[in-house]
Amino acid sequence: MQKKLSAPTLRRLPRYYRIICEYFDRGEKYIRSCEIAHKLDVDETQVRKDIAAINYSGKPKIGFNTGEFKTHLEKFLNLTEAKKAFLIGVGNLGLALAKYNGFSNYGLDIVALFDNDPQKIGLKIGDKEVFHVCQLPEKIRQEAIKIVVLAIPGEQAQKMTDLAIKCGIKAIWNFAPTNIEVPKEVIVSNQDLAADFVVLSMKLNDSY
Amino acid sequence: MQKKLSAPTLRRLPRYYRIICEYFDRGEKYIRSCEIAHKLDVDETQVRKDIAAINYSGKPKIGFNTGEFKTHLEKFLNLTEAKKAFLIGVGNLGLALAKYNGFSNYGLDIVALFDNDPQKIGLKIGDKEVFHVCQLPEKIRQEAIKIVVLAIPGEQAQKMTDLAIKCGIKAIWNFAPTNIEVPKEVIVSNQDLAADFVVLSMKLNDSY
DNA sequence: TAGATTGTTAATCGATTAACAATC
DNA sequence: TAGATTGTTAATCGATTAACAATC
Repeated sequence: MQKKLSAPTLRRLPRYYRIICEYFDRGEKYIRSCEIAHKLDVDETQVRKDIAAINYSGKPKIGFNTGEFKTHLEKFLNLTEAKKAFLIGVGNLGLALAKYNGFSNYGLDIVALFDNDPQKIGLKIGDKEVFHVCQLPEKIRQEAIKIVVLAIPGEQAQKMTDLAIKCGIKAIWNFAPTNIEVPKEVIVSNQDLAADFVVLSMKLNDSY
Repeated sequence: MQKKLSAPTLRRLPRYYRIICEYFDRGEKYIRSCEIAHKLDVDETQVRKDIAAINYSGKPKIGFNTGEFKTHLEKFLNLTEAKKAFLIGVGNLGLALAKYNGFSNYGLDIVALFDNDPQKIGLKIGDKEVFHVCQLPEKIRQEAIKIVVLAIPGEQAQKMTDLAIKCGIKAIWNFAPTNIEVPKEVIVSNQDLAADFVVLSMKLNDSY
């Protein structure tokens, strides 16, 4: 098995992937570490280190073959294996996430939607049906879902989290504007948009 | 002037703020560093270091006064000063961002929306009107806007970015699924959701 | 006072950067 | 070959953690 990557390296890899894809789609055969570095504003040695960490290698004087590198990253990041997930909360944010079809390139397949608004039950968003949240436990078990995307108001987030975990959910991508807590064996990513904005706004004002 | 914070510290501060607010709203007079640390899964010494970095202090044996601490963070992070921003792209994601009223607690005030769909021009989303993107330059200058939130398809992101910067925009919060490039004096935050998902999914599979 | 928690200095750890060797 | 770029080792830098003193 692969040696564990550092968190910063892991976070950079999907960003490299996006850039490699752009180059590949444009028909570029090779990309140099300094090009990636420049686009993401990191050090070029950093880029080569990260690439070395996933056991890929390039050609001195030429760079990295975009097609090969792309494939390598897809395997390493497991992007080609679609991970089925449920999305809870069919508001605007939930709709945006459900409709966006770019996630499939990154291994995410949202297969069903859940809401507690009777008006929304039964709707079809693309090929995804909206179910009542009370069906969540049953459906999670039926489809052996491991991942839930939470796009609900903050007040309901922890309650839904607890329910989902009780049904066997192993990872939660939380867009609710609140910090949810989970047992340590469950993975959670609190996508705190407001917090991200504050960082941006501080950088703007203080040139952090 | 305040000494510059490290990037990791700056990123943690808004998260502390969210927790302090929760405690404060619940009527808790004090919070201890170990409670914050536990909720965010960081070291409690880390928390105290971060608090020291913004020149706040608590009381040994008791903790940090939630009301005072909340106010201190609001001042430090400049949350009470509303930063006016324009949002470009009135799709589902744009709507979600425009309608969410929690941003005001974090200093973001989206004052107008822009789209290129004629059907959407003139609509009112809450108290925010939708204008045609061709009015963007004029409006940016009129209202002296410094921040733009981009919620448009990836293909249009760089073009809009360039336009916005030409009009004097200083910071861009980019939700488009592409990496945008800006001159070094402009602040950009590429909110790459797919990339964030990949990190979550890798953690799930490999227990990173 | 004793004990719990803060505040701070010192030690460690690991990420980043620099230097340079390898190579096409 | 010369030069550009990769790959890798060593040095630096800074963030995190540990230890412990201060204090209510």
